[in-house]
Amino acid sequence: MARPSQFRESDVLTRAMLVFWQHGFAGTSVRHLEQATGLTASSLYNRFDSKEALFASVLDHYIIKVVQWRIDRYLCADDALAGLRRFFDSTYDYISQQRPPMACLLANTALEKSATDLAVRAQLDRGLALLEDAFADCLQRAVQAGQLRADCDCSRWARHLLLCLQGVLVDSTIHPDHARLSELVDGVMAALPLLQH
Amino acid sequence: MARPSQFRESDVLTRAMLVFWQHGFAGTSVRHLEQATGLTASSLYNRFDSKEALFASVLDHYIIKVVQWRIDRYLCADDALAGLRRFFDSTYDYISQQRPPMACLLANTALEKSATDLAVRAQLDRGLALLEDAFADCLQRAVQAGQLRADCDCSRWARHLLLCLQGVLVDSTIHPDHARLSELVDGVMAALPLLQH
DNA sequence: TTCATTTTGTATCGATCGTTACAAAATGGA
DNA sequence: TCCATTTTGTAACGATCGATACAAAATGAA
Repeated sequence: MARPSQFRESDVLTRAMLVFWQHGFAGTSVRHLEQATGLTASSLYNRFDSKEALFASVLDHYIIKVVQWRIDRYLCADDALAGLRRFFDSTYDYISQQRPPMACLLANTALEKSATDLAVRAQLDRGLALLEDAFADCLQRAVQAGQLRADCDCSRWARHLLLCLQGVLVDSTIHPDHARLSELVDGVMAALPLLQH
Repeated sequence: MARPSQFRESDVLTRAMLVFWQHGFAGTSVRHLEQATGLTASSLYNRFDSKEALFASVLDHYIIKVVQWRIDRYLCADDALAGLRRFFDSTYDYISQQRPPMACLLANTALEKSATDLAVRAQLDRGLALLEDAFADCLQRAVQAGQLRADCDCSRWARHLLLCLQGVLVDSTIHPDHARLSELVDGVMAALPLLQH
């Protein structure tokens, strides 16, 4: 057998993820990744083939560790609409608790790289499809719970919510202001086909 | 007197704008700017002080030549709601007619640089405030024309529209699909407090 | 203990990064 | 025509880019 690695791949991906998340792909250097992960360039290139390949692994890691985690945490709550509301509200905590604030690796990557890199675009599409499906399921449960009108087109509203989420991420970067975000989310929630009691 | 410039600053800013728009700030090199503008690095650094300063000038140029132009073109139409609809629809033409597609320099810059660069964030805020005010004016005219309910809070809906626009820009980069965008814009317009006839 | 195999640390590769020094070229005023 | 001033082209600066060559270190199998 051979010499074993002195790191866990998941830890390295998490640390690299934070760097790419904050500085973007072009703004992140291999030196910076060495410092953040504690590995040498040799080890990084031995495990991952290139900066591009590492970034692809980081995108997958983000989808699992951040996107899916937030879906499970908020969009599967018993009270579907309350969970949805908390999901949107929590984006502000997520953004503002970082120094400097970081919106979303998927949205950042979409605007930096997806236009020219089809493989990256496919990864982003997969991550956003997870969110869109989770929104649709959440809305469907809200319909069944009598929170939304029975004729609510959950698939279309799910795409609308995904649109609003991406908008929130951009807006929160320019206006890192909780009151503004909260008012915006009020508007997003109020636009849903609510069932009045 | 001195030797005159052999270029018009506005032309240089337009050409540099397209490069930054497509590749981002970190992804754009001075060599690339030389090629796109036809100027040497000497002339670029003689007129602008640095890559950062050139980028700041480019942002101002974008706000005037793209943002304000699109406001004048669409959001000042006689039929306010129809103009608003065409404004959103036109984002797809704007994105898809470029090879590769380019969303919006303001949104791109927001996610790439605004978190760490306060001067840039202030510029973006100014550009987006132009849009927000134009949305509010447009909605106000729609109210006066009897297209929207009289109790419509135009300022809040203007912020909501800005949110949706930023979402459209991110989404269109990942899904450059006219039908999808059109359906999303349907949802955005339908959410407005329309006055039924 | 020897060996095949993989990881690690060091040191550096050629290319490109943003930026600048310097002199020739181009102007209107004296 | 000569001068002061600014722009331009050439050439290159030190720093950093992504990536790699190479040998020492570390493992389990034989």
